[in-house]
Parts: sequence; C-alpha cells; structure tokens
Amino acid sequence: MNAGRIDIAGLDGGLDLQATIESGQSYLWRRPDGNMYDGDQQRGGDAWYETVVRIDDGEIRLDAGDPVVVRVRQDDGFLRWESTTDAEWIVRSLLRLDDDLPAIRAATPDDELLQRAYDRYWGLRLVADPPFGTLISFICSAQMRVSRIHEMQVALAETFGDTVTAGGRSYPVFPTPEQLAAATESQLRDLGLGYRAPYVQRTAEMVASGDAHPDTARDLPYEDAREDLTQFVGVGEKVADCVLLFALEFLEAVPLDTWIQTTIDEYYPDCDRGNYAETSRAIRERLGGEYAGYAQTYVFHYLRNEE
DNA sequence: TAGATACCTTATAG
DNA sequence: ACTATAAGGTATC
Repeated sequence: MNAGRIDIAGLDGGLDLQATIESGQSYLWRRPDGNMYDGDQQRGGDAWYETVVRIDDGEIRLDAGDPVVVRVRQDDGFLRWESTTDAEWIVRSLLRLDDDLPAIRAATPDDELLQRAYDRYWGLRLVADPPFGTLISFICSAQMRVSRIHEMQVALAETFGDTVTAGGRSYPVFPTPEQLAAATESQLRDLGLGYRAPYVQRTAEMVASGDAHPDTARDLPYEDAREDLTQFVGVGEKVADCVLLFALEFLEAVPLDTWIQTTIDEYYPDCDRGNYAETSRAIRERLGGEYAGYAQTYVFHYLRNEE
C-alpha cells in the first residue's frame, strides 16, 4: 500500500472529515469500525474511512477503469491516506481539499442560521464523487433514512460488484452500470430497495447501453443540466440537484428536500413559490447564489444533527 | 400544466 | 403488542 499525509493547516479553512463524509452527501465511503452515522463526534473524529473508485484515463469514476482502494483518517493535524496507488490527487479531488472555504463563506450572506451552521461544522467540505455512484445512490435515497441509504449502497457493492484485495483485506467495489443492469428487479427488492428497485435497474441499463450518461449534464447551464438528468428513471428535480452538487461540481445547486423545505417554511417563507423551479431560484439567491450548495450542505447537516 | 395518489420497506413514536 | 407516521421523492394519472 502507498501512504502519505496532507497537512490540514495547509488547507484553506481546514477540514472536518467526519462531517464531510457522514453528512449525507456521499454514500460511497465506509467506516471499517462500523459506526457510520452513530452521531458520536468523538469516536468518528479519528476513524478510518474507506472507498474504492475506478481510475479511467486519469479520471475518478465508477463506471469504468481500474479499481483503486483509498483509505483516509484525520489525526493530529494531518489527513493520512493509504491506497493501492499514489492517491493524494484522488483524495484532494474526492474531498475537495482545494476549495477555499474562507472565500466561499465570505460569499455567503450574513444570515444567522447560515453563520451558526458554518461555525458548528467549520471544515465540512462538499464532495466530488463519481457521477454514476452518486446517481444510483440518490435514486435509492427517495423516502429513505440516511443510514439505510448507506446500507443499500454497501449491499449493492457486496452483491453485484467486484472485490479487490489490498493489504490482506478485501474490499467490495460499487457495481458497474453493466453489473447493475444485469440485476433483476426481484434481486434488488431482496436487498430492501422497495419501489426503487426498477428505477435502479433501468437507469443502470440506460447508462450501460450508452443511451444516456450523467456526465453529459456537466457541459450544460445549471437548469438545463438538472432537466437533462431527469431523463433517468427515478430521478426527479431533487435527485438531479444532488447529482449536480455532489458529483458534477455545480456548487450553486440546492436540492429541495424535506429538511430544506422545513428550513424555508421556518426561516425563508417568502422563498416558497409553490413549485420546485421557482422556489429553487429564490432559495438559491437567498443562500448566496454561486456557492448556495455549500450553504445548503452546512444547513442540512446542522439541522439534522442539532434538532 | 397543476394537483392528487400510490408506492416498498423499516424504524420510531404514540 | 399494535397502529400510525415519516424517512434527503418520483412516476403516473
């Protein structure tokens, strides 16, 4: 295994690894100590987190390429990493370590709720996850608790994905589009996916056949990109916004979920315009525009943990 | 085009 | 013990 460490003092705004990984924006990491979402900040503070991505022509993916194991741990002022390859660039990319958090926060409105959330979880970063895994995991997220969404992704990897061995341990790999497309609805229901089972299978089939790919949204203007992603089965406007924000680097995207809807009702009632598109524009503007997605992620994590 | 309803499964509240 | 409700919504009518 390769290994290295990144000096957190050298990052603009530092890092809160646990908040970043366990804030419900990524479901593609695992904690080998088995305590994801245990709500215990102390225990998670120096836990190892592991993921497997694929590297294809220098890009971090899950739909093609060679599997690479990546482990990270925040400890004593450093982000330590271990990997089957020289992975510092992968770690920097996945965890958006080059984002300038103070600059992003400076572009955020001086709003009491936003500042409280930023203060409480300062160092939380958005992620830049592989698009295919993000697409599937957020299709699974509909009407689901965060911990169960994560369990589903683990089950999908263990049931349909490859396995790689590193350092004497084996790691399940998130399934490729082909592997998921070959799954039957019944198999997926057996994993507890419920009505999401056919959505996952059919979307995987769309990607595997080449009929559509989440990456095509990357080159479109924000609202067109959101519309483009809704062509996938099981993907509405909210899930599309999640893929844009957590995988395709649209930092202005604000997924309108139940938590944000409650936030709008309580703190920004004038932003409720009665439909997704218009409410989205209004709350996006209220949260600072360009980095509204950052503010959304802080607020989501803050409200979910403090109330 | 806007509004209502069904949908899998599990955990938690009452 | 047992029922109602809600969980990072979407598809369909």
